[in-house]
This record gives sequence, C-alpha cells and structure tokens, in this order.
Amino acid sequence: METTYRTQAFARLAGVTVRTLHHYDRIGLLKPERSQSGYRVYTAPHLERLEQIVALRFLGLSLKEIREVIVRERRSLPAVLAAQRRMLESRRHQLDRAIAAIERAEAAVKAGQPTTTLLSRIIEEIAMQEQTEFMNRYYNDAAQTALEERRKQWNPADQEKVTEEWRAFFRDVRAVLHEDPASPHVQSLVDRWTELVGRFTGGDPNICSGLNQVWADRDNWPAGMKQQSQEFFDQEVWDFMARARSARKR
Amino acid sequence: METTYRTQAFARLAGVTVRTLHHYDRIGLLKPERSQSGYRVYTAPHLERLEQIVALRFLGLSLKEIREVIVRERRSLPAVLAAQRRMLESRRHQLDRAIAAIERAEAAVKAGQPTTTLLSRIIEEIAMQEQTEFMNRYYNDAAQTALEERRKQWNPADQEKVTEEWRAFFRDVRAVLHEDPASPHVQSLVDRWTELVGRFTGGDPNICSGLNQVWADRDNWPAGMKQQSQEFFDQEVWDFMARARSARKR
DNA sequence: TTGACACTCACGAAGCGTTACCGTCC
DNA sequence: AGGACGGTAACGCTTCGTGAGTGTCA
Repeated sequence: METTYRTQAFARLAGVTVRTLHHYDRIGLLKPERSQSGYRVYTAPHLERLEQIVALRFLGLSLKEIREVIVRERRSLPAVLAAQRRMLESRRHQLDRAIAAIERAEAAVKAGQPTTTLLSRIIEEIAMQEQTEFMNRYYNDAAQTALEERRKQWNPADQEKVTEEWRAFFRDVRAVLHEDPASPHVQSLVDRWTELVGRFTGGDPNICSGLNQVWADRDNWPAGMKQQSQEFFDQEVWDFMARARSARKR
Repeated sequence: METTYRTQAFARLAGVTVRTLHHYDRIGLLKPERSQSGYRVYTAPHLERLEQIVALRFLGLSLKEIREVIVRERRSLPAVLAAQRRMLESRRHQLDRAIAAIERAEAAVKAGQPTTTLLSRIIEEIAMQEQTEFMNRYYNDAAQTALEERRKQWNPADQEKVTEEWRAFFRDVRAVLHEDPASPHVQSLVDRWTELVGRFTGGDPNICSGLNQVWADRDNWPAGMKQQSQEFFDQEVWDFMARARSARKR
C-alpha cells in the first residue's frame, strides 16, 4: 500500500529532470518498476537511492563511480570519498591559480604597465606560477616564505634588469676563457658572480641551499623553464667559473 | 629564413599533443602553413598564438570563446576575463561546498554518530548547506554571523529534540482549536510558542527579523526545505495562534 | 476527440584520445 | 628498404538536452 510515482512526479519530488531518470534507468543506475503498459513506477526506496546518487554527484563522482559505490558495494565508500576529497582539493588549487592569474594580470595592467598587454601578462603570470610551484619542491618552508616576501618586492622591470646583468656577466666570462683562472681579472669576475647570486639569495642560507639543489637538478626542469634560461646553460662558462673559485680557495 | 617546425616538434615545443594541433587546425583556431606534400608547417607567430590559446584554456575558456577573443577580436578581452573570473569564483564556491560536505560528514561519523551512516551524513550536510545559503538571503550580516556561531553549538541530537518539542506543541494546539483564544490555557501555549522561537533567535533582534522574513516568504522556499518542514505548515494552527496573540495584546 | 503524460530512438555537444590505414622522407 | 614521422577519417568518452514519432489514460 505504498505511494508510487510516475516519471514526472518523481522527478519533481527529487529535483531532477525526466530525462535524467530515463538516463539512469538506461545505464542501470536506478531501475524503477514497470506498469503493464510499460510506464516507469517509482517508490520510496527508489527515492532514497536517488538521493544518494544526487549527493554523490554533488561531490563530483562520475555516474560510473557512483554505480560502483551504490549499486553493488564493490568499493568502500570512505576510501572513495577520501580520494575524491583529494581530487577536489587539487581542482580547487587549479582554480585558485587561474583566478590569481586573472586578478594579478588585471592589477598589473591597471597599475599601468603598457609594455605588455593583458594577455601577455597572463601568460607571464601562469609561467611564474609554474616555476614557483616547481621550485618549491627544492626549497624548505623557511626558504619558501622568504622567497614569497622577496617576490612581492619584484616587478618585471627589475627582473629584466637582473637578466641583463647576468647576460653581461656571461659575455665577460666568455671573453676571458683563455686566461688563468687565478688571475686578478678573473677573480674579480668571481666576486661579481657571488654578488649576483647574493642578490637573489639575499644571504639567506635556506634560499642558498635550495638554489643549489634547483641548479643541480636542472636536467629535470620542465620544458618551459629550461627554454627560458637556456642562454645560461653554457657548460664551458660554468666549468671555468668552478676552476676560478677553486683557485681562489687555495 | 625563419625556423619552421613540423607537427611533432612544434607540439613538444609548446607542451601540447599532436592531436591537439590537429584539432585546432580543423576547427580553425590555429591554421599552420602546408608544405607541397601536405605537411603542416608551423613558425614563430604560430607559437605565439598557441601560447595565447593555452593560457586562455588554462583560465577555463572554451575553444569557441578563445576563438572569439583571439582569432578576430570580436570580444573585448578585459570583459571576457572579468566574466570568467566570476565564473571561476562561483565554481570555487561549489568546490568548497563539496569538500566541506565530505570533511564534515567524515568528522561527524568519526566522532561516533552511529545512528547515521557516512552517506546519510553527507546528504544531511548538503541539505544543511542549501538551507543555510538560501536563508542567508533573508538575514543581514549581523544575523548571519550570529547564526554561524549558533550552529557551531548545535548537533543533530539537539536538532531532533527541538523538532520533537515543536511537534508536541502542534499536537497541543490542535487539541484546543475549539477553545477561547483568550483562555488562560491557550495563553500558556502562546508563552510556549514565544519560548520556542526565542530558543532559536536567542533574543537577537537581527535573527528575529530575518526569521520573520523567511517565514513570510515560505511559499518560495526550495522544494527540499518545504518538504522538510511540511508538518508545520498547518494554516489552521497558525491562524489560531495569531488570534491568541492578538487576544493577549488587548 | 483531446490534452496530458509516457515511451523509445537518436543526434548533439566539448575536446581531444585512440586506433586504422596509408603516404613521405632519409 | 625500413623506420620514424606525416596525413585523414572516424569512433569513443560523459551526461544528459532536445526533438521526433507514437502509444496510454491514475
């Protein structure tokens, strides 16, 4: 003597569309009874199950996953939900990155940086984020917060200036590759090198240590980062500087 | 004399798949040159455009939207991005709700509430969120924060107890519908009513005002909420209580 | 007879992944 | 001549929305 519903009434009751019920029926997720004329007939237990389906869909599970959890308890619900939570958190992280990219690009353009258009700023911002995320694997917590502070002080113009100084430094080193690494002239280049690195580390030993690790692992950098610093991947220059530094030590 | 790339090399360079390039070519989003043999030939300008496409895709724009922005500047980029930011923020809000639902359901079950299973707790949690969001349209900021505090003190058992008290109150009122609204017995019911309402408002005038608005607009409640409080939608009881209260005033 | 509602196909949509089959280049 | 790489064509995946055409009657 229980209340029964036909498709439309049941759909309204549960807050879904008729088409959705048809779909769930077809894929075997929620199969109602049938009247002799072939009409779908839903009852209270169906409502309960549909509520479960809707809830899990709200959590972002696919219908296939829902079926595995509900129809036959093939998979443990707590485990699935824990996994789902991690997925959602990572999606949220991605969303945050996208939102931040738009916001910061808008802010930068509004603050009047006519050299780059909004779209270019966004591309830069995304690249920055990628680099930051990747590099954070090498820096410990102290270094990460220190770098965070540092970045707030930076702006694209500063960045461009520093890059230019490194470029000049490399030119100067390449010009003296034939000289004695211990010569005063070359040793002054070691000082310049120390100064340039110190400009980035700010003397922070945490940052310094992380930087060494980043550089040591440069073969594994993502393509975008590699490409961007390709001009500084001159093994000959680095070898020469290494010899110059060890000459200094003695 | 510019560098050219064929499909695979170009794909690696830009960090996308060959299939993606084929797709963009077919839908007219990024059309490379062709060699005599029909091979796709990409050059630097193509790379620039592809970077823009990838960036906008990162922000969640559809390929159609990207085409409208990039291929022919039919739509203003700043406007599109502002709209996109709002979309992303609303998606983020949805994600937060899903994550919160899982977290709180897990916590509630772990804290030992054997009456309800994890899945049921999630359904309750989602319903709660819906109600909260909907009701917040009626409460001002002060009332919302006050209610927020209140909810932290609540637990399902309390909720059940209060519901039971309202149920008893309705039974008692229905039993005296034929009596004089001004009789001492009925007037004591008015006191009980005041007390029950006060239990929810906590005497806060902001909450009180919001509650009145919520109740006045109960025809527009979402289906789920209506259904849940359906047992208290007894017009006869409310009319009788109104008469009893106006009898008290005189 | 006529609404109102029910049923079963079946295409469409977004963004590629994934064969399948065949030509080009070195 | 073989293997790496290029091309096109076309189905698959996901979750229903949206008709089209037709039957039922709570």
